[in-house]
Amino acid sequence: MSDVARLAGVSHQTVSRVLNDHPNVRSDTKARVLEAIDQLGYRRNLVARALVTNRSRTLGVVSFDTTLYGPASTIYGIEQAARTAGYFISIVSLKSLDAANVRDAIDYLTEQGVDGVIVVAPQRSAARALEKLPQGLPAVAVEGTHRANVSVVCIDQIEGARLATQHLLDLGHETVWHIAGPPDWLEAEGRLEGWRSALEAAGRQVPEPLPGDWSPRAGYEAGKRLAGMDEVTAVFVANDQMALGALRAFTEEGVKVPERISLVGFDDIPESAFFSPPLTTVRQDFDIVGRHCIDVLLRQIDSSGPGTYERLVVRPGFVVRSSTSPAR
Amino acid sequence: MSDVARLAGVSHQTVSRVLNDHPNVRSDTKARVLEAIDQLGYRRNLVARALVTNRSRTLGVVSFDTTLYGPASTIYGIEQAARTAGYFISIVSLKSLDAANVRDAIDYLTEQGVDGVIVVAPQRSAARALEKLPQGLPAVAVEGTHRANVSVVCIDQIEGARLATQHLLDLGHETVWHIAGPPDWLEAEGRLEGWRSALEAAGRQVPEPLPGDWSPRAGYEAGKRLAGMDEVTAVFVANDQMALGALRAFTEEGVKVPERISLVGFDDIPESAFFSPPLTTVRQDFDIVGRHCIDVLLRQIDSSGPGTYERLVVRPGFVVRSSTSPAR
DNA sequence: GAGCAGGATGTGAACGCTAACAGCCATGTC
DNA sequence: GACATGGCTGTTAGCGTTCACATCCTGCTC
Repeated sequence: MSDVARLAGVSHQTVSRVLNDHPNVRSDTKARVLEAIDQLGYRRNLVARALVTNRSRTLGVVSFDTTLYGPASTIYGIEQAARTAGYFISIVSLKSLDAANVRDAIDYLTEQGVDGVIVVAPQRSAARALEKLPQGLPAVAVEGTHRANVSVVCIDQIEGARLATQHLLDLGHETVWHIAGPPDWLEAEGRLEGWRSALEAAGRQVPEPLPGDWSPRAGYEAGKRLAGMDEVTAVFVANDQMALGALRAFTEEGVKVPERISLVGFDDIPESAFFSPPLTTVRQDFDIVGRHCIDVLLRQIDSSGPGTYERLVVRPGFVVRSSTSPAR
Repeated sequence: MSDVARLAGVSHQTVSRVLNDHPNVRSDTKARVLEAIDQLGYRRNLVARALVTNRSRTLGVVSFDTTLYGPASTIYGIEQAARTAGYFISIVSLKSLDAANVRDAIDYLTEQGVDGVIVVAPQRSAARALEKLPQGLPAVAVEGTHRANVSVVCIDQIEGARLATQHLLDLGHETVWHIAGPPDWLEAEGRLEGWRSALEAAGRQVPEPLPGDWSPRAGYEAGKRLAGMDEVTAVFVANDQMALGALRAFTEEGVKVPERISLVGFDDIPESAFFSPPLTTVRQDFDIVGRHCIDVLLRQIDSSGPGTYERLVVRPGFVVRSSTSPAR
């Protein structure tokens, strides 16, 4: 920086002002500085800047298995929005989301000097870790806890599940079975709750939900069981991957979808439209979630007080394809 | 830090030594310092450290659409390996990989002070951007260019395609058709080349490959065309998502897989085992790729000279499921 | 023409850490 | 007992910025 200053015949401070678009710099001085910067190929050192401003312009993201479609899409949305706002994203991807892990990850990021943290951690255990955040650290949870000591951006899981269940009831099905997500997951719980409440609101019997863990295999196994049960005519599966597994099981058992069993998924992964048959499913707009996260977080950072905790709920969409049909 | 020093009755430098595991610190002094750190809840400031050491312990990752299974998995592997080595990962996810974009992303990361860069950019255009890297910036390309001015870690696409094609030939198919990936992609080219060379080595006719873009839709459209061609008995699809689309098209047209057409994919995404029928495919181990990237990059960073450029090729695996059968 | 506002620029310090060097003390050697 | 050795600790400077303040200059008002 001092090299640039010397070449342009100004002080280092003026160079700094040019770099930061300070208004009070004469335009010819500015031009001279920019010329010098260009000539020397100077790049400012953001680390030094971060040291003095105490702002790194880096946001930390803690997420569970970023290989999954949901987290991957959310992070993609977050990254796009962050970069647009001039922020970097530093990611920690966890294999297991127990509270200790999440806390370690946040510590790790804090030490690095992130300005805020986004936790994509839709599990109870992770949500618990969020209850004791380092004082004053701006944070946003995606699909997080219900407690109001941290801002939350989420997609309305209950509403999505209700949409799916109601769609099946509207088609004339007597009741709807459910292949659930893993118990510790908030999304799984929300979907379970939405399904149950839609059924109860319609005065229908609520069958025992089948356990699952998001994987196609779990869906397959649940599908095998359901295929043997004559009374089953409609199934709401907690995610598309399990729906694929169930579809596979039904095919193997000669159970026709949607003729004998109607099936609805959740997520609308890119593959869903090409399942056999194409899957009716609940769509989540992860881009919007990512954008909201950044909005909320930056607002928190700029207000720099603890502020109030926001709760942003994104409504899910519903995509009707060919895996559902009217009851016999 | 000086607070800690005062409380422990030592100098700030001794605190620094404890923090950095310097050998020459008496164990009771060390204990006293650790005690003070704990008591004050002190966290060291890595930004300040980065300023003086000129090492941020952050690695930049530039990638194309991190929503796709391949990139997402690679980045996951990279992140795990990096964290184990005590490095942070800063991600830039690009919507389009033209050279200017990639260069901008690298600039952006350089300014932030990353110690090295990993470019997950398997397109010709991106590879071109890698030819003019900032001097002295350690870098690794995943599936990158063939030119030897940057280290490369890749999975042997040619070999994978050969495996797939040969498997079909071994089953007695006269020749194998191919639904290709987008032309600009190095992986697509590798798979095309492997397929072609296997066919030529066996002295078979090489049909015109069908164009694709990795999406299920493209596979679906190609599948529709192939379904109408009686002479087609075996198809090698450049990735599993397109294979799913093709499968869908075949189902719609009443073409039985594997009875009438045998199908092989590439990637082994988690869904593949539950397609109808379960897909025979080429498996890529992205974890290993991620680990290799970090190894190569850290070696470059530590040697701090330009060093020699390494080229690490990971062999793909092959998973036989139910989408292939002997020719009629 | 004195006085003053405010734009443009420069000066010095500070951010929190590590590197380099200096100094102290106990131990061992001759 | 003098001296070297080496482990442990302290002192000082500096990394590349921005901040706060000081200074200079220009142009305006009365």
